[in-house]
Amino acid sequence: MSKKKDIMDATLALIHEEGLQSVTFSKLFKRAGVGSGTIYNYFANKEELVNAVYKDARMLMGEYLLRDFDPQASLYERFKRLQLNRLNFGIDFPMEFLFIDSYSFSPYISSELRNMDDARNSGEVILSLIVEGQKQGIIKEMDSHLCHQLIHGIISSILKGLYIEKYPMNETQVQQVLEASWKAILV
Amino acid sequence: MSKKKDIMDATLALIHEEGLQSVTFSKLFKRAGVGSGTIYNYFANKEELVNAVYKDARMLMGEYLLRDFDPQASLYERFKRLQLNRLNFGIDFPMEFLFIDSYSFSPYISSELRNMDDARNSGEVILSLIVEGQKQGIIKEMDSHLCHQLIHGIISSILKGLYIEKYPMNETQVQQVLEASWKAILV
Amino acid sequence: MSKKKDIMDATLALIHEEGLQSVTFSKLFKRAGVGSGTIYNYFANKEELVNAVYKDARMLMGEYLLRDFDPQASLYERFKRLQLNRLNFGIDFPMEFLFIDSYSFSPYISSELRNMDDARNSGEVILSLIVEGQKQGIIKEMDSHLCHQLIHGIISSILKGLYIEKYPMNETQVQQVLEASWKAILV
Amino acid sequence: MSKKKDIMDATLALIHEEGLQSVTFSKLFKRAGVGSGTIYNYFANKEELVNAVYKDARMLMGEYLLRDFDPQASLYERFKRLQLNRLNFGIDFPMEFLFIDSYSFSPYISSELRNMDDARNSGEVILSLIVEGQKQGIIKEMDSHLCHQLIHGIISSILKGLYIEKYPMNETQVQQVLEASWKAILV
DNA sequence: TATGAATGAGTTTTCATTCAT
DNA sequence: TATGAATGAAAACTCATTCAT
Repeated sequence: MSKKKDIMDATLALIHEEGLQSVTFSKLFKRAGVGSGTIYNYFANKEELVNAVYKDARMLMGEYLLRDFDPQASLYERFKRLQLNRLNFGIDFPMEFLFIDSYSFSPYISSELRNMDDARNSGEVILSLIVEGQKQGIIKEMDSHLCHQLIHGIISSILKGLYIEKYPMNETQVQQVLEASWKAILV
Repeated sequence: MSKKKDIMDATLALIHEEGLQSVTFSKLFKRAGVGSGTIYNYFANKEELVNAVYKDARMLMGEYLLRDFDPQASLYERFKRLQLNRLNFGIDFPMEFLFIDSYSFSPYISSELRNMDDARNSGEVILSLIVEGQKQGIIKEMDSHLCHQLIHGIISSILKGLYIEKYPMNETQVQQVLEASWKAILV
Repeated sequence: MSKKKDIMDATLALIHEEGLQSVTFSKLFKRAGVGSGTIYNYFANKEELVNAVYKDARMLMGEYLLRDFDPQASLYERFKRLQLNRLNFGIDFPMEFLFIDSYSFSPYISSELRNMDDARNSGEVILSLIVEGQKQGIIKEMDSHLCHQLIHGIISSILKGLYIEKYPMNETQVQQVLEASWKAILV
Repeated sequence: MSKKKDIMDATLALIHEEGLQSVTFSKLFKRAGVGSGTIYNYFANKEELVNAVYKDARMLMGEYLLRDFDPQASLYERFKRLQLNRLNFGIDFPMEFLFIDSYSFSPYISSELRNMDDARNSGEVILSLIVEGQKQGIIKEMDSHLCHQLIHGIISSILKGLYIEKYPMNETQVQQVLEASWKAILV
């Protein structure tokens, strides 16, 4: 099991450092510290390996997005929790976040995987929250997917700026981002 | 010059269709309708070709972003113009937009190019507009780069949802997006 | 190890038959009976391969030159032994001899390798012998390197004539050549 | 005519600097300062060009070898003249000398050219001189081609040592070399 | 399971040669 | 004659995958 983990970790790190297109098996073997044949005990081929790494990242993110999510909390509290979780996921797991963000639409990732439900179906949770807010007249009427994409996009973009150290990110900035994304969709 | 253009067009189209990692030279030659050696009259290698395509796309976008931009217009009008131009660029040039968005942070693109100033320095224009708005007490006080990233990210994200046909995009939606991005950064 | 040897043997043979400039990898693979990628497990590129072959040839020659060399023998005996060994090396290993002779000054061979000491430093042995003979008043006073080059050149030249069958080479001729090279440098 | 000369000069210089196997047409065109198609007005292909350069070098050498050769002079004088001319040719025309020496047996050079008579048939002159010396009992009895090869080889070898600056070469050394080659073949 | 030498299909790259101007 | 962009066959090289140990 350890070898499998080593291989997957090395894969993610190399994709992060050099991009999927320049991850070769020989780099991978050296990085993971395994023999070149070992991978085939775990993965039928390179595509399967990359998809497995992708799936793990998606599962981890799905788990993370609903941490400390309290369905009983106020709409605003729930919204902030979801947005904060997404932001924190990106901060804590930059490699996973960027891999998902960059390659979700790559032909390398199978479409079933791309469209998979997250661990606890966080996608649905967010959409319902949006619809609920619109019913209450708090959130502006618009296509719920558009709205979802909008608030999701803010977090993604902010994270990418953060990764290249365009700006600092401490409690102040975090609150500014959360508020901005909330205000963006209010009526 | 025509052959060079053919090669660059084919490159962009193939990257769009199959992703950078699966763009091979033989696909490229067939698509561009040139002989296999021709590319080396213009580009020393694949990386140089891709970087040239990237540079052209960036120049085109830089040009586009300041179309019909009236420095005398109101802050809100100028803001909307910039956001609308970005959105329209993405709608009119999906291949260019996605290429820039996907590969700007890829190690394949040289860092000089990634950090290049746009044609008419649209980046500076947006930043000044933000600072101006903050001085006037209209735009919320925050790191101007953070603010820039935020409104930029909304457009990018919306475009990516549009490309996979998550939602329609007509005049109504366009206005919703522009308003959302404006509200996001108001005090 | 065997594959590496096969590749190096095939390289030497091909260089001998067709010259360095017409040794292509596909000829090499067929000749060596290995797959086309195998060479890259041992040599990073063609230049490295050729240099390795050169180094081996030089080591073999260095070994050969001091065969049966008796430091206690008379000056003349030692001289004849060295010259005979060089001649016999060229007769027994024509490919190695010609490769060394032809490419030692080619830009293809790295200068470190060109200037490498032979296995048992036969170069030094010959130079000391010359100096010793000069001290004893037997060998004519002249630059010892010039003297070395002179007697070396006689053997090389004779071998090249032999290879194209310009003349026979049996015991009589061998003795004539050894004597000629000895007389050339006497006072 | 000037373009043709430019091309041939550039060819010889490049062969000297980098070896025949790395002389490409594009290097050649840049060096000669002509367009890439121009060569085909003068030479059908690369091989013909190289052979033309070889032929010119051989003609030049043939001419040079018999300079100031006086058929009436003493055997020793005639011998020294021939050897001195060869040595001086190598000193004055190192590129030509090395090209001839290195590539005479390359498959690139046509065999007719390789076996061509020198301008004034210097080969025959030397052979007759040897035979004459042997008849007079001055030069040792041996195969005349072997003898020729022997004295020729001394000069070649000395020149190659000179090119890599193994030793100086002024009047003293020149005389030493001529004497050595004479003594080598005396009875 | 784990290994890594060997493989060869596929990809990149070179470069002599052609040809329209 | 002179040019140099275009060519494509051939050469160099890569790298995922196999397989004997």
